[in-house]
Amino acid sequence: MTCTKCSGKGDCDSFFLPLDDLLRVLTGKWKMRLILCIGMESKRFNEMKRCHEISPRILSKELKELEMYGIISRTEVNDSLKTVNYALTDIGTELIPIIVQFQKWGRDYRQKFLLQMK
Amino acid sequence: MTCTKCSGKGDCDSFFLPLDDLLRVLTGKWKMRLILCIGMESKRFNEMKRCHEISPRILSKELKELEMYGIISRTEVNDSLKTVNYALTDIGTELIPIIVQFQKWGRDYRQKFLLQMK
DNA sequence: TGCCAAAGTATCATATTAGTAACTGGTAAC
DNA sequence: GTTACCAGTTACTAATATGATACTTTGGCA
Repeated sequence: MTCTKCSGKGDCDSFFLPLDDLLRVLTGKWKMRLILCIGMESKRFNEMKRCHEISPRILSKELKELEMYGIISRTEVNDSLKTVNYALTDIGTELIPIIVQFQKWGRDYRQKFLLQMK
Repeated sequence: MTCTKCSGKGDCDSFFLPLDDLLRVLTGKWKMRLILCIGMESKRFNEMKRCHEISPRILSKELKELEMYGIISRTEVNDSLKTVNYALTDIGTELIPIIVQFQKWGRDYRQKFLLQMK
């Protein structure tokens, strides 16, 4: 791991592009929550809307983005109501252990840093 | 790991607060780059400004935020020029293995998903 | 005296994100 | 035939993020 613009190796982009990819699929208020929610078991649109207090506009936008990034899949169910199912893809599922590590750091952080400030 | 608003356990906040903490200290265009840059060895303001193509206003803002979050420390060096040194704190250093895991996922993602789209 | 570098600040402009509220078109149950 | 549920869309607003550019203050040096 190198700050290559400092060390002059010239491979800065190939180093940061994968990092930016991950950040893109996890940042924002909702993506991590939705990934975890869907990760438990596949979900329908209104199921997620009720779960979290998210507006349909935002939910629709977030789901489209995650689908575009290849993190979730969208399947229309063939029932009388035109329900739609969202599930994690393989690469999307591989985000779960990363989010678990987030949790670990975050809990450590809250103990070490936030609590000592009070 | 539970989407508690779905399962009804009622500890949703205590689950998501640590996740939000981590996201807060890593999101945006610059924070991860600066953490890695400083992680290599402590850096001065203008050193970082030259390294990356970042405007002084943004650099100043990002550094202040990271300091406020307890991720980096700021020390004024006692030389004739009023130089300032930025270094990672302990909890800040613990972000490095997480960023390494980002890298790993990101490289995997680029192979599995991005390349097959071409 | 004039120029340079250090670490920022001030001002203004644009882009992105998140949100509310109202609405669409189809099905189905009462 | 009205009410409710399905998966969204449209229009508008507010807040936040990012950016370029010029300027400031302190001190060293020729």
